This record gives sequence, C-alpha cells and structure tokens, in this order.
Amino acid sequence: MKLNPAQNEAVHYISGPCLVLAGAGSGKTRVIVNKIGYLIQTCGYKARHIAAVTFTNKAAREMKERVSQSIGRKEARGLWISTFHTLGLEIIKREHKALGLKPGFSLFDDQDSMALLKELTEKELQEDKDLLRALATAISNWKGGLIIPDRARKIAKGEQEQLFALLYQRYAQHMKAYNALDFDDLILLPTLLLQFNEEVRKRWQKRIQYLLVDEYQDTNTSQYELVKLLVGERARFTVVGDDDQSIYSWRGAKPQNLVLLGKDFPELKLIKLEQNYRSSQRILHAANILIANNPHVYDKSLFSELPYGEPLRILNAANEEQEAERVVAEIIRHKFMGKTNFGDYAILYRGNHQSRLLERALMTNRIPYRLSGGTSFFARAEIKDIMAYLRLVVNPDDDNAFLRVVNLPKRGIGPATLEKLGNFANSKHISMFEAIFDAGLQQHLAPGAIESLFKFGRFIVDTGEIAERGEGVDAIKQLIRNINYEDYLYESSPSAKAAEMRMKNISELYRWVTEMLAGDDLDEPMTLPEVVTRLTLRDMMERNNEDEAGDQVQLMTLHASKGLEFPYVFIVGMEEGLLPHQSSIDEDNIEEERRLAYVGITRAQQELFFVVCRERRQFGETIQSQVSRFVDELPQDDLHWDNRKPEKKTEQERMQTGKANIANLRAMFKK
DNA sequence: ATGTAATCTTTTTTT
DNA sequence: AAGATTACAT
Repeated sequence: MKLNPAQNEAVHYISGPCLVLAGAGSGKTRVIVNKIGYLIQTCGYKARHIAAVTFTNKAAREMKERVSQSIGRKEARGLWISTFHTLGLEIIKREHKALGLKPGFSLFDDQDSMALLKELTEKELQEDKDLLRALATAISNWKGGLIIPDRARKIAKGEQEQLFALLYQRYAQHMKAYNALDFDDLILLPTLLLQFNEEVRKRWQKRIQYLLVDEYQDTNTSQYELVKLLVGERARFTVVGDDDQSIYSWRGAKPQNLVLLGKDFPELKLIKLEQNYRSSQRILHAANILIANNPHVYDKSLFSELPYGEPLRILNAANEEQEAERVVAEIIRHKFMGKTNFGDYAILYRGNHQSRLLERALMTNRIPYRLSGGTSFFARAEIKDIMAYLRLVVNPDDDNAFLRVVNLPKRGIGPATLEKLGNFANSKHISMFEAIFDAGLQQHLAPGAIESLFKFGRFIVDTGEIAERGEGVDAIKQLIRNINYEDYLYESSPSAKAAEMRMKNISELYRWVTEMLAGDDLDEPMTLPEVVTRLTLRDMMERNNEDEAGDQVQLMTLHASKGLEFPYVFIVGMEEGLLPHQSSIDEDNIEEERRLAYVGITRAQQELFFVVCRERRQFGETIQSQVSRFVDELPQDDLHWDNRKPEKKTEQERMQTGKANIANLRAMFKK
C-alpha cells in the first residue's frame, strides 16, 4: 500500500521539528516505521543515532518488529526503540556514576514503594490506606512534574500537603539508602541530570540525533522536558499524537504539551493525518460526532473511504448477568452467521472488575478468551520470591528484597531477630544486609541468630560472585537449588497440584532469564542486573502474552485497547456513572471520559455493539442505571436498538438462552 | 498444620 | 453479594 500525501509528507519532512496529528487508524505506526527507514536508507543516519519512544513495551516491540521487517534485521540493529521508561533506565545505567548510584541498583515496583511508604509513615498516617494511596499519588505527581523534595516542601500548601512533602523527602532519602529507584525516577533522574550536567547532555544529544515520540499526548511534564533536552537546539524530531485519544491525564499526562510544542518550537511543522483506514464510514462518523462535543485546539476531520457499514447496535439487558449472556449469545450467533473467528471479537469495559461476569459467561459457553491486564505474572508470590532473591543478589542493600527472603524458606531468623537487626541498621544508617557483617551487631543479638544471619549473608555474596563472573545462568540455577525452593513450594502450597503450577511458573521465569542473558537476534545479551530491572519493567511478560494470542475473544479495559483494532467490538456498561465514570462526573471531567468512549468506538473496524443494563448491583445494593449520555450524543440514525422494551423481551430472552427457566417457573407458581 | 467460620473490603483507568 | 483475608478451633 502506498503512502497518502499527508503520510508522505510526514515521512519526508526531516529538516526540523515535526508534529504529526494522527487521528485514530490513520496509519501513524506506518509513518514512524517508514520514517525510520527513510532516515537510515536515504538520509545517511546511523541506526544507533535514532531513537523512537513509545509508552508501552508492546508498542515498542511491535515497532521494532515492523522496522526490522521493513529494512532488514541488520540495518535495524542498534536502533533505540523502547518505552520512555526503558530509555530512562538506559541513560541511568550508563550515567550511574554521575547520579551517585552504585551499579546494580534495584527497581522498586508499586508494591515495593507502597511497602516502604507504609513503613515510613506509621506514625503520621497510621494504617489509613486511602491516605497512603494519596501520598503515593502525590509523590508520583511531584516527580512527574519535575519537583524535587526541597521544592515540594517550599510550595506545599495546607497541612496535609506539607506533611506529604516531608514524607516525600524522607521517602527519597530511604530510596537512596536502598540504592533503589521507582518508576518515576526512570524519567525524573535522567531529566535532572541532563538539565544540570552540560557534559552529559552534550554526549546524549550527540548519541541521539533523531528522536521520534509516539503517543505524544501522553507525555507528562518531565517526559516532555526529557524530550527537549535530548533534541537540544537542533530540534531534529518527530512527535506523533492525537489530543482526542488523551486518556491518561489522571496519571500526569499533559495533552497541553501538544500546544506547548508549538510555543517552544515556533518553526514546528504541523502535519495532519486525516484519512482513516480502519473503520467503516458509519463507525467513523459516529466517533466524529461524539468527539465534536469536546473542545479542540487543532481541528481535524477524519474520513474513511471504506464502505458505509452496518448500523451500530445497542443491546439491552436487565442486569449485569444478562449483559454478559447477551454478549456471549451475540458472539455465538454472529460467528455462526459470518463464519468469523473468536479472535475477531473484543469486549471492552471501563473497569477491570467488569471482566468477571463476562469471563464466567464465556467459560460456561466454552468460548476461548484472553484477558489482558488483571493479575500479572509478576504479582504471583513465587515469582516475587525469586525476583526478590535476584534483586538482593544484585543489590544487597535492597532491604525490601532482604526482608522478603531472609527467612524463606525458614532459616530460624524470626521477627524478633529481624527487628533488632533493623533497629541496629537504622541507628548506623546502613542496610540490613550490611549490618549482618558489622562487628557491633554482636552486642545486640544472640550468637545463634548471628550465625544464621551470617550464613544467609555468605550465601547471597557467593551467588553474587558467580553472577559477577558472568555466569548468570549458573547463579540462578544454583540459587533455586540451594534454597530448596521446590521443596518449600510443596510444603507451603495448599496442594501438590498448586505446587506444581508454581514450580512451572518458576521454570518459566528461569527460561526468560536465561534467554535474556543469552540475547537473540533482536536484543543484545544482558547482564544479570540488567535482566532483573528489565523484568521489573514487565518487558518479558507482555512479550509472552503476545505469543499466546490464539483464536480467542479479547477482553480488556478501554484504556488497554488504545492502539489496537478489532473487526467486531462490544463496549459493555454504556451507562451513566460507569462510562462517564461517577468520579469523573463528580469532578466535572467528562471530556476525558468522552475521549475514552471515542477510543473504544474507533477500535472497531466493521461492527460495533453497545450494551446497556437497566439495573446493576453495587456493594450488594441494586441500583437503577441510565443510558450513558454518550449514546445520546451519537447520530441516532446510525443506531439500531435491540429489545426496545427490555422487561418484556427479557423473559423471552431468558428462555432463549435456556437459563433461569426453573427460576421463572418457580416465580410463577408462587404468585 | 488444616479446614472452616467470622470479618473485612470492593468498583477507575497503569508505565 | 461475593471474594478475599484473617481467626480460630481442631
């Protein structure tokens, strides 16, 4: 397929900063992929001087793959195609000295950070989970806004904010002591470093000569700052974005960055991609009408040359159980009529909890499905255990990892010992691991306890030495064997079957680590510390999910659906309070909810279904629900309502699905 | 240690 | 209301 004029222009404009406003389905990835090829093959850029940044590992992976296919593996070698966070990690790794970090620092995931915060705030916040969450968000916002603790303390208003700023400062100090970073640090640290260290900045500007940014509307303040610092005065970059698909402002994304870009770079070239190659005209028309209710800085009008297509259908259901059954029945019917595959269908929803009933209905009807999101592989206890061991081996100062594994399996190191060890470490301002080898510890602990700790410490050091010799595979193999993890699993699991499952997960993890240590034709070999941080970024997990995608109905949140497309799409729970979510209604922020609906609608290629419930249970109470205002905003001529009268058809439908017949009969007899 | 009973929490989106 | 977590009795 040839590029259209706008795409063509976007690919070939390289003499200055370039903003590509890419509507949904307008082929933006194609543009980026082609542009990278053009830069290398025609303009003489070296692959290693080009960086392309995305927001998800999946997108990065896909882009890497497509570039490789387009220009060949060899030519693509050395390209920097990664997420913002991975790029940040790369910079930190190479500049860790300038940042005052020891090599082998740990990467804390959300749970680790929360655990630390909880510990730090026992006095101030006690056990208030909401407050803790609020604190974590506040810290994340500060970091995303490039505000360091000192500054946060100066600008904090009100009692609570002042307290949060103080805790932010304390948190940062502890992270430093642990030699640990959190997700936000991966952006914040490189940005600060490049800001204040001219030499480092120059070096990176030389290294990255052309920068491409995907989903630019999702950048937050520090990410945009990082972009500016990387491109420097020469401003050779292309950013691709769509303000109508900005759905992450709640985590600090600033779609206004699209506007700021024009102010910061007056010579900015603006190119709009307005032809949609994905959806039927009817679907696109509906999406356009809906999103026209939002204010716009840049006007764009998407059009499609595909057929007009089927009407958008609205399915009614009495409650959420029927909603799920209705969707499943429709998929079965539709698949039978159209000879389609299960993989052609996607069911999208606002909140993760909505997946439960859908899953149940799919399962009872033997329909294969795949759920993206949900409980991650890395949330499993056994994976967290081994990961904690690896983190500790790589960075013994990581107290979180230490506490998780020090007595797992049981080594006779109980809570009392650990408390004393912790107090001692605190008083000397050293990590717990370091404290084990401190001579002063003898005054505080019994010889037996010290002996156990010492043995554990030696073991971690020894394993670390094996890894450092470059025998990472041996290190992990011996680790799992030496701690008798398999035995531990069989002892601690509720059944042998569960233990078997867990051990299989461990094997899976082992396989990934080994693969990453060895490298493949797309990725360089890594060292063990690199592997550990990468796995914490969930790189591997998403890669794995891709491989498994068979002929399955896709279930995911609207947020997770961004960037994907499906022939047939169901959006369930099209109700006030759910699709414009109640909290967004309360906060008067329905524009973002409208964009979310817009994202969902524009995922559909051929047919689109909405499902509406008349009532829904919430905290055990049944509440009446109303049709989402977004349905009212759609072009009514393009809608087709099924079951105009829900009550009457509802019983008929129950009969049809063969469910609840007995319940109905019983109800009749009672009357 | 293991299974059952009592109690608690949950429903916004995630790199 | 249901699922998850904790407590308690065995």
